[in-house]
This record gives sequence, structure tokens and C-alpha cells, in this order.
Amino acid sequence: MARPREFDTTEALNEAMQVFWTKGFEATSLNDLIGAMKLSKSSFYDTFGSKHEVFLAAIEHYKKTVTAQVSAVSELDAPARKLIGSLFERAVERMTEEGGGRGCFLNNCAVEVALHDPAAAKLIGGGFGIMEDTFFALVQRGQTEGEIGADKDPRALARYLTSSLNGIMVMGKANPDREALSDVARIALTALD
Amino acid sequence: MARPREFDTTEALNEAMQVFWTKGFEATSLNDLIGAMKLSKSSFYDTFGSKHEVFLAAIEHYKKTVTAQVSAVSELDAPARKLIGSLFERAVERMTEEGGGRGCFLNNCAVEVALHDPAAAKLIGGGFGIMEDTFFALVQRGQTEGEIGADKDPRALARYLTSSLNGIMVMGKANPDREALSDVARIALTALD
DNA sequence: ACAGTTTAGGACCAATTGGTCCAATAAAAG
DNA sequence: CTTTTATTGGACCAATTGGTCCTAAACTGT
Repeated sequence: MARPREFDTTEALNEAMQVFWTKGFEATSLNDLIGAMKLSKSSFYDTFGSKHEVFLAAIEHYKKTVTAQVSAVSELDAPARKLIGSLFERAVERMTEEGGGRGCFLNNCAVEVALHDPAAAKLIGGGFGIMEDTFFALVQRGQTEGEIGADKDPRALARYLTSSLNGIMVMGKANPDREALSDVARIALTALD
Repeated sequence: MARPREFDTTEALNEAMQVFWTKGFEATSLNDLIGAMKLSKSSFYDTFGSKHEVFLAAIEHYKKTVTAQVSAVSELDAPARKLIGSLFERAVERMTEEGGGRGCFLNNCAVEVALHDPAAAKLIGGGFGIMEDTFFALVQRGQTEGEIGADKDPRALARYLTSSLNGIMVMGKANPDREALSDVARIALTALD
């Protein structure tokens, strides 16, 4: 009973990521994983080694995914400040839409495992770094465009935006109220003035 | 071998909370719990019913604890704006100090279980509500004191502050850098101007 | 000293955990 | 058609999971 189709590692990792994203690391069992990844237990261990290695690979996968998406947004032909706003809007949207509420995968991982899993913590930190760098570039652009105060420290602002975005997603978990989250997003963006 | 001492339910719940706080719900085993709570398995089930019930009770316990602490701060004889600032400072301190990094228990719970545990989600939402209400009262006081813009919606500001504080604690999990977190806190507070 | 009430310890439970291993089998290569 | 290479399902593993239950023992009030 050999594998009948071409096996797509990336797709399998994507499925694994989805499960970890919705259930968390601890609550995800081997059976959950091999079910979602559509491979047998033997192939699973053959190909990926262990649950933990798949977890790390899933974090990496997320980083790639998110990097691609976010850099796509940040290169749109619109004022940087508007793009920052739309990133926040999208987050609010995601948290409040039906079946949403999973938040940010990095965020979830940071909270659940960062304290006890140094390898994961490193990857997660890198992921937040990417978000920060994206915001950093956007803030600098916004400053040259004149829509963001040029007197402000762009690195600090980038950190602030990253933190604020994550705050919104955490709050959204407990209380996915569109109005409340929009309030937060709106006020958060006033720091750019 | 009956229990030699007076059994303190509150203290036991406090110990349970500590374990859940550092390990999370899923990663905490029965043995972890009865070890920390210093009672036997039989007494555990006799007194508390189940792991899940203890978990909910621990959330409640946290709410009481935090409510007491925070309301103590908010009733200090100082400008409300300063008190808000000190709450943020304290959070940064907590996240960066040795052996810290556990973040906010409610925060952790929200991320780990809110999506799949409605009972817990309700308690957690209530906890955030308390934080929000505390900030709300402080903001209103700050507005009458003239240190916070009177034109601003105090409820929205309170939500924003709650979200920002949680954002800082999530970021601190992945990267407990005092300088970076201080940057974030400082900028977050400019929204009060 | 005695009875009644708590509590502890630990045997026991079925289910599940992450993980290993191997014989069977299907596809690819020759 | 045969050999090689993947990949499979499933048997098997020890350990752990959350949870039940019963007996023995230690406190309590009388």
C-alpha cells in the first residue's frame, strides 16, 4: 500500500499548522496530526521525526506564509499609513468573523510554549521580528510620505504596532466584539500622529 | 493518615493557579496538581470534583487576587494618569524580571482554552471586564483631573489600555527585552494625551 | 476509651499518549 | 518480469492520562 499520490510536504505542514493553530500544541495528538496530514503513523515518523519537530516546522511554515501575505500588503501602491490601518482592520475582521477566533498562530505559540520550549521560542521571536520589520519599513515610508510624525522613533513605533496587533488578537479571543476591537484599533493608530 | 493540619481551600486553589499559570491547562497533570495542592488524589476528587473544575476555580481565584491588587493601586492618592502608567510599568517589570515571563494568567488562559472551553471563556471575559472597568474608572478620574483629554471616549480608552497591556505581556513572552517593552508602554500611553 | 467523621494511600481502571517496528504491498526502475 | 524503493496498516510498547473506590488510619467530640 504505497502512497498513491505525489506527497506534498508543504501541504502536509500546512495541515499540521492548521491543527496546531486551532488546538494548540499539547492538545494536538498524533492521531489528530496524521489525520490532518493524511499520512500513516510510520510515514509520519519516517518523514518528520517527531511531534515536536513537526511543530517547529509548522511555525516555520507559518512564518513563510505570513511573510508572503504581509509583504504583499506592504508593497501595495497606497500610503503606508493606510496600509498599516488595513493590517489592523484585517486582524479585527479575522477575529470577529464566523469560525474565526483562532488569533495569530505565533501569538498562540508564544503564550503556550515559549516559556518551556526554547527552540520554539527562538522561531517565534524571529516571527515577531518579521512583523516588526514590516511595520518598521512601513513607518519609515509613512514618515517620508509625511503622514507619520517624522520626529518619532520608527523602531519603537514598529514594536508598538506589533504589540498592539497582538493585544487585539488576545482580547478578541475572550470577547470577539467587532465594535470593541475596532475601538482599540482606532485608538492604537492615533499613536502615529 | 488523616490530614494533620487545617485544610485551606483558598491556599490550595492558589497553588493550583500557580501550576496552571506556569504550565497551562493541558500540560498540567493530576499529579502536578495534587503535588502542588498537597492533598491526595482521593481528597482532590472529593473536594473539587475534577481537573476542569479546579481550573475554573483557579481562574476565579485569579480574578479575586488581581481585582484586589489592582483596586489597591487605583485607589492610591496619585493622579490617575500616573497610576495607569505605573500599572504598565509593573507589567514590563514582571515580564522582564528573573523567573518571570509567565505573563497574565487570564491572558494565557484566553489564548489556550477560550476557543474550546466556553465555561472558562466566560470567566476569562469577566476578568478582562474587571481590568477594563478599572481602567475606565481611572480614565474618568484622569479626565476630571485634566491629565487625560476630556474629549475622548473613556470606555474605548479603557478597552484600548486593557488590550495594550495584554499585548505587552504576549510580546514579552517571546522577547522579554526591557527596553523594547518600555518603548511599547511609553507609546501606548501617548494615546491618553 | 469510644464512636463518628475525615482524610490518606494506593490498588485499580480503561483510554490515550508519543513512539517503534515490521511484514505486506504497490509503484518505479531495470 | 524482476528487483528495488517507498509507503503502508497495524501490532506492539511502556508510560501516563484523568478518574473511581475501598480500606486503614488519624483526628474529633463525647
